[in-house]
Amino acid sequence: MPASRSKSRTDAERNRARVLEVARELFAELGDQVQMAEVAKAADVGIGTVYRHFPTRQALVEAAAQHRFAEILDFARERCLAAPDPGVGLDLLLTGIGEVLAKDRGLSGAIESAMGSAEPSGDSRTALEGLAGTLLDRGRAAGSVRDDATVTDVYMIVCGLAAVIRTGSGDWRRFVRLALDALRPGRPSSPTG
Amino acid sequence: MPASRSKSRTDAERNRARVLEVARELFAELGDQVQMAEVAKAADVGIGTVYRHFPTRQALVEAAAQHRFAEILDFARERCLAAPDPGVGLDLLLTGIGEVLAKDRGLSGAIESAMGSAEPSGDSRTALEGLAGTLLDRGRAAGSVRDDATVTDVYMIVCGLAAVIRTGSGDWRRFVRLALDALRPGRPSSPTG
Amino acid sequence: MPASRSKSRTDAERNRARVLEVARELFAELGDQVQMAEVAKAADVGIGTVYRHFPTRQALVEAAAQHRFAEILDFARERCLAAPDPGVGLDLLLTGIGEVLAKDRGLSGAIESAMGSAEPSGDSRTALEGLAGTLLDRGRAAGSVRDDATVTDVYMIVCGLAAVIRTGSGDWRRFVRLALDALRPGRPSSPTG
Amino acid sequence: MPASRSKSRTDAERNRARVLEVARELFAELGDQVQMAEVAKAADVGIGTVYRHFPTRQALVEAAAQHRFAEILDFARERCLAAPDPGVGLDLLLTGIGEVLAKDRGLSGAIESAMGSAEPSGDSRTALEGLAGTLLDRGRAAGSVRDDATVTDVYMIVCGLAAVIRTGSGDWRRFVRLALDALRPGRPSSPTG
DNA sequence: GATGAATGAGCATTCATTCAT
DNA sequence: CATGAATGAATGCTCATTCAT
Repeated sequence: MPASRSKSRTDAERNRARVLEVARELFAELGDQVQMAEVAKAADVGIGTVYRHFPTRQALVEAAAQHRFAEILDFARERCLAAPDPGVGLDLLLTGIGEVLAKDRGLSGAIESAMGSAEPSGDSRTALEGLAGTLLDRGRAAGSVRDDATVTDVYMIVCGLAAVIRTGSGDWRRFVRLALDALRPGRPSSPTG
Repeated sequence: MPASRSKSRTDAERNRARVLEVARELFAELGDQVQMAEVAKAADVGIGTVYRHFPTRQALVEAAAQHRFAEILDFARERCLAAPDPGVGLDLLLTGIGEVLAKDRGLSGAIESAMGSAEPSGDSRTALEGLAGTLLDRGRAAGSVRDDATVTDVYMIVCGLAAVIRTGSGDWRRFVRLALDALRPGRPSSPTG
Repeated sequence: MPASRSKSRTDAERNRARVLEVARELFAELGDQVQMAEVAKAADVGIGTVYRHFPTRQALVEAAAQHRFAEILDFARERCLAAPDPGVGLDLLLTGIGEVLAKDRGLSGAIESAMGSAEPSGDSRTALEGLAGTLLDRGRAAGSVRDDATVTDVYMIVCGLAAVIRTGSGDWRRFVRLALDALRPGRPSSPTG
Repeated sequence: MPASRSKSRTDAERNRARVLEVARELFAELGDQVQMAEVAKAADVGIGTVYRHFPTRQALVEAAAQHRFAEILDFARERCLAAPDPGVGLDLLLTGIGEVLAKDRGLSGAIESAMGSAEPSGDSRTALEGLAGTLLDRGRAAGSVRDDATVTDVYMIVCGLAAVIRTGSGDWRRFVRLALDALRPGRPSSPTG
């Protein structure tokens, strides 16, 4: 019965997608301390199903964050790459990220860790890499970005931004502006560098 | 006989101090999810004693972080204020903080939250305030710090720094250098500012 | 396959029932300070299972008491309503209750509180209400119960009876007899009434 | 130094009295779940002092209840024995007890247990015994109390009354009236007696 | 594949009681 | 005698994960 087989596969996919979607919503609303059972219930599946698709709580959190971050980047890509002035690309990127993080209580934590140790496949760092690289290159060419800027700088800045937003330690838009200034060409980085 | 009285009090103080010290070590080593029982055991006191001095797990975590952060600042104060060149003060401060955070896995999280919502008394933000303010003033006077820099900027930077270190998203010394560049006078903050 | 579904449900029901049964036994034997872990162990289930069915210790205590009290009333109902002489109905009821309470150390406390503030649904007071009302009516008709007797009088008497039995302050059968005399028609209640 | 000796003794007495007084107040206000440390603090003594005078929590609870109950009885004695009509003596006694219990959240429990197992010396049952005996005798002589009434009947009634008040299972004044009716001479106690 | 009942280690916190000073 | 810091067993409850159906 290939039909039933493929039907099941489709159902399974649907379940996975629904779980992921629900998880993203709950994490956004309640932060990442949401319980697995809550996710299952909200997705209207059994808790076992959640575990079938995401072997671990951590896996679900990461998958949700990854998915969300990919969304962010897709959106940012459109705006940034379409920007006439390459100088504003990074601004748009960081501001875009900030806006999403500011609305999503659970996301910041996940993004911060995602900026950390790179995992084998499909991770958020990698997703960011291409876009950030392009923007840095363009900025450099346009003279609006310092020569020694790297994507890792952007990782760190995004990580810091997420923390600033999560803890509310200040106005994150100011933080973004400071970060852009830091990446601008000017006098060389401090002499100790 | 105040002696006998003060002897007990002294012992209690000693216990409190030992608990705090042990807690700091454990938090540094294992992160801040260490259990109260572990702390008690490591401090060689009953768990009740821990609770006598710190009514809540959270209270202990905060006290430990506060204590540690105070240490950092004391040390930083010496070096920073003694620095002949006011331009290096902030560098010394941030680098000093970074070095401690880099050694203390559990501290970063605590510092990050401390940079968030200010609490009434004795909090880490306040501790940082005086020193950061002084350094910013001096730097401004010496022309090495931009005019619009505020202590809140420093809070955000420290918060970001802690996150960068905690997650290992890049070379934190580079992050510090970028931050210093951001605080340097130069072209005005981005036009949107 | 509703069978497999209902099999699980049946098992769960069985577990719930076993927990309740074990709880009743332990409460009867040891009083209602029995720990949740003891109940779980005696029921041979994990402690989580106990909590799945009874979200709170208090919930378990109440459920156990309710269940027991319902048993009492079922039994009493048979005997009381079947009694040829309506005059002995209340006697059978109170004596029946007393006999069970006398055997069950943990039950008295629960019954006493159940006689207090009425809760929305399924509570012991309500369970008692119908039977007591019927018996009072019959007794009144037969001239063996005073006109102004109410079910609340019975609540209070049951509550007092439970306390007498729990504390062993005297021969509870005597207390029942006194209570019956109090409910008998005779000279009017004290003039202040 | 006999002076210092006797001075200490006096102080100790004072402490004991203060602890007892404070305990009665706290039990009345908060119920008998008050902690030993609270009592010590409110009495402005060390917790060790509380334990010196009352070796056990239970001992303190009982002592407090005893003391309170003695007060009640002293007061009741005045009124009851002074009553011109012996028929109202018991009424005054039970109503007096009820009024105090109704005001004192922590007392009921203690009184109930006091009505239980008689302890060697100075207990509440004994305190009640003389007065209740006298009132029963007078009532019997006056024909307002049934011949077979005993002080144990009164113990049970007081115990029941305390439970009724504690749980709020009904109007305790009604309970008192029912109790008095039960003790009145009339048709013989139920035939099973 | 899906379900959800069961699991049970883990955890923060309480409080009567002891005992060195 | 008074003190109060120390004790630590006890307790109610949580939740990620497993597995029989």
